[in-house]
Amino acid sequence: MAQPMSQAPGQSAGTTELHQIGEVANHVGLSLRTVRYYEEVGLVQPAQRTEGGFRLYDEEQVVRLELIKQMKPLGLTIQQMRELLEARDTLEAGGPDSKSAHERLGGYAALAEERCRELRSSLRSAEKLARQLREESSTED
Amino acid sequence: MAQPMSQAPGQSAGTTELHQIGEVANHVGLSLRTVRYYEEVGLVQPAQRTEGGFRLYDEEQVVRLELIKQMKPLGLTIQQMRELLEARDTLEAGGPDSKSAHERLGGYAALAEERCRELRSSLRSAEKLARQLREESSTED
DNA sequence: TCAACTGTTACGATGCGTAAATGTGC
DNA sequence: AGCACATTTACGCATCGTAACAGTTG
Repeated sequence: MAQPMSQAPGQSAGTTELHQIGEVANHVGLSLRTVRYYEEVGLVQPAQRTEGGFRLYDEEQVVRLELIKQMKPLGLTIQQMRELLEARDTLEAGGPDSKSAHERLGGYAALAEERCRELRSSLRSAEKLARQLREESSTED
Repeated sequence: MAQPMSQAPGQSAGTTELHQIGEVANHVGLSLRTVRYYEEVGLVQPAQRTEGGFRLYDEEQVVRLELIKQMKPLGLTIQQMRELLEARDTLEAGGPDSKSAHERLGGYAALAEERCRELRSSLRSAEKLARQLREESSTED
């Protein structure tokens, strides 16, 4: 999971390795449809395309997709994910907008923590229901 | 949460108390739209209606709605929720179909436990991301 | 009669699944 | 020439949100 993607044959080390969508989707654990959808809504653009139109991704995009996948349990909307990614990009770039990007990231951190609380609450509720069902399904009345 | 709904004035104890949709939705923590939707798809039918068409629910329906709300974090489809509720009803009725109802409930118990595991996994992932965001948002690079 | 509540109908958004028909890479 | 992989387009589904407009209750 933390290991780099297998290198395509015929690529020398040091160059940026490019991967097709299937390879990437499989690696990250998303469907092709989902990866394309994320592109459609502006979350992840492939690094390039082949002459014939095949999407080609490099490591940066893969990391981005992994991040997005991590965000999913938080229940963020695409809009929010896009903003979050943009804020990170801005920080990465280190330009004059770094400050506001910091603030926005902080906001999302708070949101994430809030969602975590909700998730914990949901989990407790689900566990309770699971116990209840198990009991009902094995009890004679 | 475990306490009964406030009793409408003018109702003597012992009779089945009836409540309008707003009261019920508010009590259970669902939107009016959602309660109506659940009716539309056959999950919960109001006990009766007023002359003018207002939905009236009794305690049984309220319990049903609470159960449904508990199921939500499990990510069950409406179909599955319906089946689960039917199985419970069948058990409650205590007819000759009790056995298969038991089995189906057992299946849903297993499903619920599986979902709990997934939820826990999601939670861990979310917590990891939250920590990461918090760190990035407060760190100077 | 008025405020607060409720009714139905219908269109919209989200996040993909899934299929169809076709093209690309090797 | 073949086989796995990819492309676009498009319709469908689930789960409600959100009007819009009208009727009901007390």
